[in-house]
Amino acid sequence: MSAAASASISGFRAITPQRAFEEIAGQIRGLVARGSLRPGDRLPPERELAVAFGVSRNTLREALRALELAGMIESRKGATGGAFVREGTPQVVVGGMRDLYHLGAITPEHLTEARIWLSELVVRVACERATEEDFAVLQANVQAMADADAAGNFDERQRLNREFHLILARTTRNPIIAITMEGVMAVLGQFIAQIGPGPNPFTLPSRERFLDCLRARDADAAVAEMARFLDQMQQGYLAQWSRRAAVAEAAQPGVSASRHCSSV
Amino acid sequence: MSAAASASISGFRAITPQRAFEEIAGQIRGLVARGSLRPGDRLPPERELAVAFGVSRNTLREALRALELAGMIESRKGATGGAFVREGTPQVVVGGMRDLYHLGAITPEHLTEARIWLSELVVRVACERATEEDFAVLQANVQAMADADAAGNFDERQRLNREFHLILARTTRNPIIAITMEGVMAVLGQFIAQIGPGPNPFTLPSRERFLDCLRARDADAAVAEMARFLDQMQQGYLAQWSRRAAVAEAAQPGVSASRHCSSV
DNA sequence: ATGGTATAAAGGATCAACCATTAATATATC
DNA sequence: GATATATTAATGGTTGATCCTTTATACCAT
Repeated sequence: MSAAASASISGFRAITPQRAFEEIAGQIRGLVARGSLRPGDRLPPERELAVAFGVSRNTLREALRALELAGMIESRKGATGGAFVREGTPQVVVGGMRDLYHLGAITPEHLTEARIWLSELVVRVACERATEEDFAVLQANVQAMADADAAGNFDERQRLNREFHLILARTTRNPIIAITMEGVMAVLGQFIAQIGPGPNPFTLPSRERFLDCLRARDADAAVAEMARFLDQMQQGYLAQWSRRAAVAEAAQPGVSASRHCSSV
Repeated sequence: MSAAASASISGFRAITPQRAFEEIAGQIRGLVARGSLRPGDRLPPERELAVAFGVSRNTLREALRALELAGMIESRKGATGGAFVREGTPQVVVGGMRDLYHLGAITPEHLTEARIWLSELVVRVACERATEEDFAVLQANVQAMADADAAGNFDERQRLNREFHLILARTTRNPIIAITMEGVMAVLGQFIAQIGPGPNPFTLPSRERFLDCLRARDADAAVAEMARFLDQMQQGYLAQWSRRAAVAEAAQPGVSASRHCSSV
């Protein structure tokens, strides 16, 4: 195989010429990494930046757009507008996970599995770190869920359900865990939007029991309660999912898009 | 307070008009979410799309750029070029976490903490799911690390060290966990790049002991070994970090960028 | 005080080109 | 006939000029 041989020459690797906007975005990113630019700082106007980098305004705008989409800057219109360095937000990570779900790289099975694993981690740490205020916020969430339930507002109930897990994840005081859970919950939201929400009579009693365990700082009991709840939940979800998948398959077997996307 | 009163009118909320490129990117994203567009599909050329959406080519390009940065499409030049829907990649999520570190939303303390928690999770699952092939890949990584160590190549040793944790995370067969670990390791890479790598004489023996536990499927022992290793590691890192921070502070106390970014 | 109006600064969008790269095809050369 | 080599067309990359829209501010009129 001469191809394999030539491919194995070490020290060489395929190059992908960098586009102008990438170079510019990289430079600005570097300033943030070095600390020369910090949240709240304002960049010069587009017209000035274009001259400074020696590119057209259109190209410069692509660079700013890239940074904006990366969540690093924010563009404001008007007289006192411009590009401002933002505080870090989890939006990019969360959006990235959502896209991975839609692209099929994350499946509902992956989702439920990871959710159970992460929840155990979160609950254990929460038992150590949750404060009285955290308890109050969690309790308020449960109350709001009860209200939504009574009103028959399933969408809101689902949202509050996911919110509960997010609040819990934030009690770890660790943004990596909180952001990961945020991503997982975002994907779960997409999933539920597909299969449709349903009633879950066992949620509220479980929440009350769980909060009691948490207040008692009884990690093992809290983990057990949460695991029991998630198990019930996921079984319902996945059953509904496979039912839906079966129906979809029966309706249009091997559904697919045409290769060259005539639909756009 | 009349200001507070007028702000509290419910039913109203601030609007943020959607820009053209957002609308377009949203539509294309929707096609992917619905399954009308799938990995490998090619979108029409920019000029056609611009006409189809009724916008200028520049605006359309901003939309494609947004999708490209989201990892959903890939642009190829030339006669058979165009925008192609990509397989899902973790790049966006990983890059997002890296940016959060640079923006200060994730600190080294968060990083080490989350790493320890996630590792316990990963090791437990790996003990159940790792295959003989996984063992072989892990063993090969340890061998490569030994070689790099012998050659005094600290950078390579660090890279292989992070790679080890990634391989381990992939044995969970769960992309959410694997991607999260990938993000954590990317941030760790940034962190180490700042404090500089150092020798770690205890790494290799620990790896061997750990792999033995893993092969024996002894989760508790494997977790204990990994925890011991990470503890040693992190103590070294954080000590070096605070030393570096102290030196930096002494060199230029209160270092900062000017508010209006004259440096760009 | 409240509400218009003019002005300037900034991002948002458009248009019409031109450049650079790539693959395919035609053409020349041996 | 086989192999280079030049041509061509398709496509993304980039440019520069131009106009629109939004926002803050200063000023004026009621």
